[in-house]
Amino acid sequence: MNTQDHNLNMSRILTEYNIRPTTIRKNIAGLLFDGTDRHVSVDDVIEMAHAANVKTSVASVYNTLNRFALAGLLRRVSVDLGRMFFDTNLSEHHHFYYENEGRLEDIPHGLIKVSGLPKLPKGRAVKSINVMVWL
Amino acid sequence: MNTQDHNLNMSRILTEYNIRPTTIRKNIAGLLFDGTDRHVSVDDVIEMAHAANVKTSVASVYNTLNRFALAGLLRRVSVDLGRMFFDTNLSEHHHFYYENEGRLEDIPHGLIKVSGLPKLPKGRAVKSINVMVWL
DNA sequence: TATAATTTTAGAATAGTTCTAATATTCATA
DNA sequence: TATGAATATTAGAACTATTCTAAAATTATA
Ligand SMILES: [Mn+2]
Ligand SMILES: [Mn+2]
Ligand SMILES: [Zn+2]
Ligand SMILES: [Zn+2]
Repeated sequence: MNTQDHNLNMSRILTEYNIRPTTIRKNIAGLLFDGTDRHVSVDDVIEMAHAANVKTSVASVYNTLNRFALAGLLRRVSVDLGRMFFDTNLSEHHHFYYENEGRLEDIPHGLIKVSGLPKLPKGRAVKSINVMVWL
Repeated sequence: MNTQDHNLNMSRILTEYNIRPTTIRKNIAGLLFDGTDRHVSVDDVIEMAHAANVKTSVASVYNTLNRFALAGLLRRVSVDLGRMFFDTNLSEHHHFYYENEGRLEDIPHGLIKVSGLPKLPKGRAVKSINVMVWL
């Protein structure tokens, strides 16, 4: 897929998720959504943008990633104190956390099963279940 | 159990865990280890200390809780960005997280079962498995 | 094109946590 | 019990990830 097609593709995705396809949004989306599963921090994205000659600001990266997450285009994954990860893998899955490296890795969907969930307090519903395996 | 016995008890526990039983450590331990399962933030402990007329400092609460956690007398639980919880329940268990209230609740030991863990990369061992159920 | 709505941005502000280094406490030994 | 070395406590500074502010730029609409 050439650059122009890729750009159009990003536009389509953003529009689909009700996000205005502005220049920096398309650029950041272009860095993240290439079909691979990523777990990026804000700093990662800033570095990726720099490496790709995408001119933007720290505030815009925060704004963009938070907006993507709110729209359901990224998933927030918080492990330890300090920094948030944004996950491009939207399927239901869990994570290995390599503590020394500060790195997340997907555990493929369907492998891990959680059973034995107790009855919930009345009026409560499960929003999500997150399993983190520390290595 | 009277105050003096409780104090002696805290001394014993701290000594058992190779932590010098100093005054503020015994005081903070006394606030936390009363047999109930707690999930406290640093701010919680500062408030508890204040309410109990235990004079200390922010730095000391951080030092003390971190020391306790390192010694295995508390368990660190990080949920969302922002603040760390310290868990007095040392048994293997998982958590409900009440997102709106910012509150943790134990899921009793043995209820939840995690199965289907994939083979680990060579030379890696599981340090811990944490299940967080968001409500 | 003109106008309104939204986004981008630099830098300030915020907040949880750690660091610094001076003072105080604890503990082993005399 | 007194002495001194090791360790702990503390106020405030520093650090860092994130959010906020508000002015300038971009984008959508008429
Ligand atoms: Mn990274
Ligand atoms: Mn609380
Ligand atoms: Zn993932
Ligand atoms: Zn717990």
